[in-house]
Amino acid sequence: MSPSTGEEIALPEEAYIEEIAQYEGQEVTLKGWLYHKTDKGRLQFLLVRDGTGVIQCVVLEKDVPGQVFEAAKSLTQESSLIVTGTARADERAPGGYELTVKEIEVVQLAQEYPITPKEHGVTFLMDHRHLWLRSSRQHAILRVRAEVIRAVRDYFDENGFLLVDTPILTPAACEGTSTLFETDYFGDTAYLAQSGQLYSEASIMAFGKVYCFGPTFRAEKSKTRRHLLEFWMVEPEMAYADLDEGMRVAEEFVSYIVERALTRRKPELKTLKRDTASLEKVKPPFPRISYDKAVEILHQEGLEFEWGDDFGSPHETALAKHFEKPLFVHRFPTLCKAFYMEPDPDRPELSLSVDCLAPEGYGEIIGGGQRTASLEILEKRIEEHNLPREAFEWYLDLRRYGSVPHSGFGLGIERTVAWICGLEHIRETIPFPRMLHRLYP
RNA sequence: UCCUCGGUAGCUCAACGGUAGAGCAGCCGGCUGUUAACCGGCGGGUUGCAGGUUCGAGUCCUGCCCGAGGAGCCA
Repeated sequence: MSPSTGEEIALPEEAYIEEIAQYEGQEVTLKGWLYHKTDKGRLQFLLVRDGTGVIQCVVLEKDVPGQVFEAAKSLTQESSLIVTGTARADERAPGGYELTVKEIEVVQLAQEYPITPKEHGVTFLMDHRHLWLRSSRQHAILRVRAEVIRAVRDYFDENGFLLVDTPILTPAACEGTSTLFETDYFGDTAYLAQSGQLYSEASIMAFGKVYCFGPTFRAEKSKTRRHLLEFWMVEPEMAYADLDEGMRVAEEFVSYIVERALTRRKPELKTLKRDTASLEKVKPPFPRISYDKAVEILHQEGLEFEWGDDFGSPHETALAKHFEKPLFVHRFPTLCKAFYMEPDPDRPELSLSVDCLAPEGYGEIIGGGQRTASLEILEKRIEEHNLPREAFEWYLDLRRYGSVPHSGFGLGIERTVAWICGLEHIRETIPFPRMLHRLYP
């Protein structure tokens, strides 16, 4: 405010709720929505949210003009409003601060809001996902998600990886096994990418260390708490890196993400009632066991499991519960992993592959390994898997022109967020989940 | 695709084979400290669909539709 004109009326400053403490004793204007209201006759408690937080606003009939009090009384849940008043510290207020209201501008009086302050079923909430996002729990989760994504980018950007994005529309399966979403490509068939890895292998031969980060699509009829049809995956890839180096990077990377969530999203984790003690333990090194050893553990547990099979969800949970930190299981049988895995030189029936299993039953968050550098092996595998060789000629080129040992892995963002937040189901970790029977909204 | 459970008011749920109810939300009234359920009142229903058994079906039987969890597959 310019001091030269003395006669100007000091307009209240616009503020955000998250920084309300800075404005104690001052008059401020907040722009937001009515989260909840308690009508106490001559006294109205308005819980107002603005995207950064929630604050209690108090309207006293005797202190405001009649139309302001009437406006307060008329407000419905989720009505948009601009409210002006004095910020005060008050022990009785949730959050420690409240606003003594002087003025209210009703921007829009909301119609009867479907999500009422009570329990609702999952189907109903998912049908109203576009509104459900306004709730404090969803706020906390999506803020953790944003922090996890930021940590992912920061880690790779600060450790010599170049972001090289990969296409979403692709001509063929990257890995023959999974089901792909098909789309018409002017008469040809294109598929929505289920991994950027093969393209990242091309990128590392140009740039050394790269990562790609984007949505991934799997047309699997999975109906579990760990599956989405559209999810986000980050995939680092490193030239001249072997399996051990891949695991070293993975454990450092996962630890970095968890640490960031713990330091920067503590209030959100508290909102989610996440017990952070187990997360505090997530520091390198992570335990490493071979597939053979894992099978041994499963048999000791009395679980039925045949050597050569891939682990199912109950097996992952049984293995992870032996460890406090995320667990690496390495050297899976060649047959249960993708065609591009490097064979173990000591035991050709095994591949230099690795999965990372999150603790507390959250299952596989990372899959990866060392990719084969040999043209001959790759040609043989493509044939064995009945993949169309023409589609992979460019990929084979990478083994013709300066092939090197290389490794990489993919980390699923939503599973990681579900684990860090301690959620029952992955569907809340993405703003608009795509699941079996769920394409709306 | 398989297994389990479910579908009753806008929402969350009750109701022995015998007149379909409650809470929340909405509307009306009351209250100066409420913390997702203050107090009183009011309106609100083709019990997922189609058949069947029965004097009588939300309830029992058959088929179908839809959904949720889990399995398989995977991050």
